[in-house]
Amino acid sequence: MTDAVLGGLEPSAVRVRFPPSPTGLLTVGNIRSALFNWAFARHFGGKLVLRIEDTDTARNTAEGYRYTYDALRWLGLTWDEGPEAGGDFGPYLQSERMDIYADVVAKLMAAGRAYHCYCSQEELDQRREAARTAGQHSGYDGHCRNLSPEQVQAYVDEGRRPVVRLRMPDRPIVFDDLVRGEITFLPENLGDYVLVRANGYPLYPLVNPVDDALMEITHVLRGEDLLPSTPRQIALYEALADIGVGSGRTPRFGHLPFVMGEGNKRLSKRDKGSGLTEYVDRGFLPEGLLNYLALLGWSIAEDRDVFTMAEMVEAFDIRKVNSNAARFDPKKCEAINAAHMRLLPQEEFAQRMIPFLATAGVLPEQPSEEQLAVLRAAVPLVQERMNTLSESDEMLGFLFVSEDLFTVDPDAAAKVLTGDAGAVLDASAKALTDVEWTTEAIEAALRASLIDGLGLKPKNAFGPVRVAISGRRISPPLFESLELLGREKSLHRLERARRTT
RNA sequence: GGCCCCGUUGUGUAGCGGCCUAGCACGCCGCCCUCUCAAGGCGGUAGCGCGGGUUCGAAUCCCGUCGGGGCUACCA
Repeated sequence: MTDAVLGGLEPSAVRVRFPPSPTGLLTVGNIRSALFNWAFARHFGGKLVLRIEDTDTARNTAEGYRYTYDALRWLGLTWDEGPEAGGDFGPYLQSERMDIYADVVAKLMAAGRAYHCYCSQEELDQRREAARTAGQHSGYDGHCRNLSPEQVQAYVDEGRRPVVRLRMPDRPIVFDDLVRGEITFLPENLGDYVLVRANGYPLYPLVNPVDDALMEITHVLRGEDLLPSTPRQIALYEALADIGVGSGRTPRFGHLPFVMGEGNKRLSKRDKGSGLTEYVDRGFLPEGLLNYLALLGWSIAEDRDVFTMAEMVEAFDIRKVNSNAARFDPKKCEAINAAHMRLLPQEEFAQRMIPFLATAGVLPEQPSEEQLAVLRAAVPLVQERMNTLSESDEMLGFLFVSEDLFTVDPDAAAKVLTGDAGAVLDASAKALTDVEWTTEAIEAALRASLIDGLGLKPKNAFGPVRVAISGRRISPPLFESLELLGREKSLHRLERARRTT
């Protein structure tokens, strides 16, 4: 059954790649591609190659390289070969492979698989426009395919600098897409395309397949925007095999559907909610984000959508990937993340909250044992009421802030600490002064005093106390919170709140 | 314009000729639980773009149509 995917290949011989440009930004769409490649490689026990496509210096940034590696590591999408990992097929930065491309082009030219084209941009535009109006395809028309030496000389004498084009075969190109099935392109729609610019600079349509061939990539899983260029790449592969570059084996392709944003457009780097950094900052768990992204086009079972990456690796099947574009749903993404939050072991949950509490300024990066003890005790109170780690501060900040920095949310105070709240706070303080400091005793004392004593409804009784000690109307369970806060701080805050009513 | 891809509730998906009076999840609405908020439990809402075929039988196969998207660079 796996033969439909492997085609006779040993599972462990699978080699896939993730080829980002070092723009310093990874979008959720990029990440989903990386995830599927990673899962595919891990499923078969093959290799994931990280290759940096930095031939366009305009879109690269110095920090882009570092950012890309850090981002993938944060996600846990480890690569077996590439920058910082090494490997036998390097270098893994295209900017360091220029001589390789030049060599390949020379061989392609020598073998007649590529040729010089002297057409000017204006001539090209003009003929393309004419073809378009005539209802024809608008690719290159083959004008320079068979220039005589005299014509070439004439162009050279004019001072023209040629580009290099690949000679496309005159037959249909058919391939079996791993997610879409058989796709056919007719030769009349496939013009010879440019491999090298007139200034000698190699282009993406050349370097990408050349590197895939040289790095012996067996499966290419990428966005569907590359689907139309696939037949040209296949033609290049065949030419490369012809001149002895690479393994001679054309990889199998799988074109992944887009991740869409609002409206009917692809989620782009400019859209909010598209960049990985936002998710890191908002306290998403890598496993939660990845789980959600996997759901965009793939499902592990018909009645389940929360799973671990280990489970995904085990079950991942590229043939089960949906071919239609999926819209990114921030709400569900958060819900899936929340599910993973609840799945975390308590100690780990505590550890993961620390950086966020530190950023909020309520805990040092290296909390004391005492602080850690409170944090650990608080985990069971908040773990299932948080969706992201960035909620750590609003949830638990009140337990750690120093008394001089503690503040009560003005809005909460205005709504709850009014009218007879003063009496409630007084009664609470009195009830808590000598009580045994345990959750049970605290609850019993407050109930006796406020519910039985003052005859209040629970909501009205505990509301003021909650706001007074946590500073918010929404908090972890009150009695447990009081216990963790301690008698001294609790009484202090009750008194402080009392003064404001 | 040409070529290519895609089309199941609001969103993501399951479904690959009868098990579908279409399942699950998120969302939304209601109820229960309840010290707030969540979590959890229960229930509800809403869908096969359209039209032809093929077949005893179609969400599933075919054709057409409409709609959406992508590509069409000396960017990647």
